[in-house]
Order: sequence, then C-alpha cells, then structure tokens
Amino acid sequence: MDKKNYYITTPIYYPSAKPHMGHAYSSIVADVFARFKRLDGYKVYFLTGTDEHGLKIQKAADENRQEPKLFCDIISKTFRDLTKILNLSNDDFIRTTEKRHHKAVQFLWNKLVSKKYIYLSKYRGWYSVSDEAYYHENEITEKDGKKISINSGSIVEWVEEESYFFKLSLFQDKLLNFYEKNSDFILPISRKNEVISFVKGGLKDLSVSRKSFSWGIKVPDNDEHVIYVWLDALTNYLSALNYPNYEDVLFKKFWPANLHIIGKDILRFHAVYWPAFLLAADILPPNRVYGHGWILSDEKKMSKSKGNILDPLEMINNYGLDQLRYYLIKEVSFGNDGNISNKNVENCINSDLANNYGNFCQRTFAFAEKNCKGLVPSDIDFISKDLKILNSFSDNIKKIRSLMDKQQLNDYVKFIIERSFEANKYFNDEAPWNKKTDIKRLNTIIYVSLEIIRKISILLLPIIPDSANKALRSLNLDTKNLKLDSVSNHLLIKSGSKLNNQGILFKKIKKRND
RNA sequence: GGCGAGGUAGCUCAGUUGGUUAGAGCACAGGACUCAUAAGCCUGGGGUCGGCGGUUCGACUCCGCCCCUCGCUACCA
Repeated sequence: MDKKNYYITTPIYYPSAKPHMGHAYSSIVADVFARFKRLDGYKVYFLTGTDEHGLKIQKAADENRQEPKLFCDIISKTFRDLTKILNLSNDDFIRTTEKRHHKAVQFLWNKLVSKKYIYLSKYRGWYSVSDEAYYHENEITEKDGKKISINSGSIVEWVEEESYFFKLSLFQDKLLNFYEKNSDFILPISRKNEVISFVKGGLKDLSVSRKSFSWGIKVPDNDEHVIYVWLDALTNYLSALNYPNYEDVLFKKFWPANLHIIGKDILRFHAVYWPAFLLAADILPPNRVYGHGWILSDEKKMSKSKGNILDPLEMINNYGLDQLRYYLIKEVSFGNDGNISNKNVENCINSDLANNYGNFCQRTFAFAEKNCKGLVPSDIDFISKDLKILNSFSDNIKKIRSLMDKQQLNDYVKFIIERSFEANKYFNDEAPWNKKTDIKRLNTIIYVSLEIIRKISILLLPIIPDSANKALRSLNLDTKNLKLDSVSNHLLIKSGSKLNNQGILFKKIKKRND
C-alpha cells in the first residue's frame, strides 16, 4: 500500500533583505514537484515561509526604529507576496514568529532536555564583533600584539558565554548509520559525500542558545536565553503540521516529510543537525534533502558590487513568469550551479516555448479552425505512424514518474520537449495541407495533433501552469480534473466539441543587440 | 594542507561492463515546403574527448604522473 501523501518544503527564508533569484529558484523547484505530485493524484502539503528571529533582524528593526515583530510583518509580507508572483501552489506559509511555531519549538526543546540531550555550559571562542562571527584557533593570527582574523583582518576577542548545548557528539555513528540505510537521503550524490566526510571528521556538541540578544524563542524555564537559530528554524517543518500534536491529521498524514528542497549553502544544517535533533526526539527524519546549486549571472555569484544582479521580479516583468520558470527548470542543471543571462533566457524562450511548443499549438488550432470548422474531428482512424507518436507518451509513464521521484528535473523537461519536437516533425511529415481530398486522414492528423497538445500540456502543467492551462482550455478541457494517468488515453478529447483557441501562448522575444 | 567532484563541438551537456566513421540541444550556414508566431522540416560545417606516458589487437572509457577549475574542511545564514 503506497501512501499517496506528499510533504514538500522550501527553506524558510531569512527576511533581512528582499527576495532574490535564489529564493525564487528554490520556491519554483519545490512548486514544480508539488504540482507534479498533485497531478499524479497525491495529497500534497507544500510549505514555505520565513525565518524571523536572530540578531540581524533585531538590529535591522532597531535601525528602522521598529518593534522586531512589526518589522518582520512587513518584510515577511514581501515573501508572502512572492508566492503569488511566482504562482506557487503552497498550502501553507509559516512564520517562526507564530504561536504554533513557538509551541512546537519549546516542546521539542523540553523533549530534548528530558532525554538529557541538552545541557548548560559555556561557549568559548574568538569572537569578532564587526564580523558577528566566531573564529577557530587556526583562523586567527597575531598582529601588533592583537589577535585578528586571517580572513577579515578584524580584531577578535576571547569570549565566554553561557550557552545550552545539544549533544551532537553522540550522533556521529547514528547519523552515518542512517545515511547508510537511507542511501538517497541526501541528493545529489556529490553533496552526500561532502556531508558524510564532514560527519566522519567528528562532531562536536552544538551551541543551541544565546544570551547576547533577545529576539527569539525563550528557553523554557530560563528567560535569559533564546533558542538559537537551527533548533528554532528547522522545527518549522514540524510546527506547520501542528507538532507536538501527534494525533493531528496533518502530522499523521504528512510526517516524515518526503522532500526538503534547499540550497547547498544550508545543506549541513538539514543533513546533519536536523536528523540528529529528530532522532534525539524520537521523531522520524525526513525522507530526503535535496541541496540544489546557485544561480549565477555571467558565471559569477550575483552581487551589488559586480552589478550583475538579475532580479526575479524584473525578469518576470520582461519575459513572463512561465518563461522564467521554464528557463530555470530546463536550463539549470538541477543540483549544480546554473547560469542565467538575458541572452540565454531569450534563446530558450524562443526555441522551446515560442517556436516549438507554442507554435505547434498555434499551427494545429489554426489548421483545425480553417479545415475542421473549429471542431474536434470525429471521423478518424489511427494508423501506425499516429500510434507511434501517441504511444511515446503512454509507454513512458513509468519513466516519467521515476524521473520526478529522483528529482531528475532536466530529464523530465527534456522528455517533454522531445515530444514537442517530434510533434512538429509529425505535422510536417503528414502535411495535412496536402490531404484536403482525404478528409478522414486529415481529420486523423489533426485529432492526433490535438491529443499531443493535450498530453504535452498536462506534462507541462507543473512547470508552466498558466500557459499549459491556457492550451488545455483551448481544447475545452476541465483542467482541474486532469490527471497524469490520462496521458495514456489517446481518445480523451471529445470528437465534435468546439475548439476554443485562447491565442498565442508565448510571444517571440525580439533579440536585442547587446 | 586534507578529502571529494570535474575538465568532451562557440555555449550547455549525454556518453552504459574499453570495440568499428565520438552524440544531443542551442548558436551558425545552405536546401525543399507553406498549415503556423518568417515558426517548422531536411542537410551541413565544426571536436588531436585537459596534457604526457602505460596496459591492450583496440581507450573518451582502465592505470600512473602532471596541469587547470570547482566544492567541503562546524556554530553569519
């Protein structure tokens, strides 16, 4: 019995700055998987949100002369707005400042305390006030009698601060054992190797509280401490399911999470600390953590000083949302860093969306309009050429599911766009404009083409929901009830029904001279 | 420094256990067609598969050395 429930999450974003391409990418990727699973009949819970505690937020709020909570309300909203702008199908949006989250974190804390995994001690280290960071012994050097950071050159001082610790050191073998038994817990494989070598290098206990600032969730029974970042932030994945209420419908249905989509920069926290916390609290760890790469602009990390920032909102304004979504899914090799540039986006939109898929829809609809009275043809008879192209969908349903289960996003898109290439070739080879004396053949070619549009559009729904829906509406189909399985049916479009062309799907981008 | 990944056409990448002329898409050039967003289809150019050496009848594929790029190497997230 396969449980047809699917819980997928994005990272919760730290709202100290406005959303950038990396946020958009994580969210879009997660949305594609969420939509695909729904299309395949799963009950999906798709979570995103904001991580709002910590010193940086407290400071930023101070600078704006605002209460931290009010400050967060404003910034968090820009991320909530982003979910609309990106057309995310998220079922929930969690904020770490919410009551349900505080409740969950404090419960988890008490649980860890009761199991003796948390103890009070002192955090000691070289701290740089200007860098807001602790440095290890070997990152420190001496200059003019003062200790400085090798990296930043800023002065460091020896600091001792009372702190609660989590006994991470006890989990080295348990984690290695867990990775062994769950060989695809961490993907892609290259990242998994990094994590394993990190854990093999030995684990120290983890400081999980701070006294030096107050904007956070209080440690139960000790108001002087707030619970520090990861134990707070990661727990959002549980609190959205109403943990600690184990009997809650959401928790029972959706935990353990199927997939945490994250950027490679926060892999360790998700792949080491998170399962350790959960194992310590007798909660099953998630099934999978996928650490994707970064989106680079001109092969470089985007930064203000380089002036190479590509703002997702601006890209959406210039090219359209589905266009950006398609580019990110198709052209960025999932798991690796990927490049984005106006030129590449324009090429991709034109060749795949406008000239290929979009134009195939248009040529088919226009032809049916003129030669089939705008109706879905009825007098049809498939021959082997027709069945060959139609079967290229039904024969591959298993493969399609497996690709998405392994997060092989690029291969999934490649599979679909190949069908679109084949469709254009089919249309060319069959040349319905030469079949005006053989109405039955002409009708069949058009019917097959319409079926191909339906199948391709269904497969594209997760990636470009608006555009694919538009194509399906042109076929007068109730898109709400369409399921992945229907791709295997070759006779789903109702003969004699009226076609309702919604118009050009993707405008061609005129190339600019840059 | 240590551990790991990778260097294949202008660009992004595929290349299964070593086997005949190294593939795809984009970009570029030519051809026939005309239903379509001058889109689509067909054909083509272009690569000493990072370098050197070795094993083998035969290596992009195995081994050794070297060069280059990137990631990880704990409490900013």
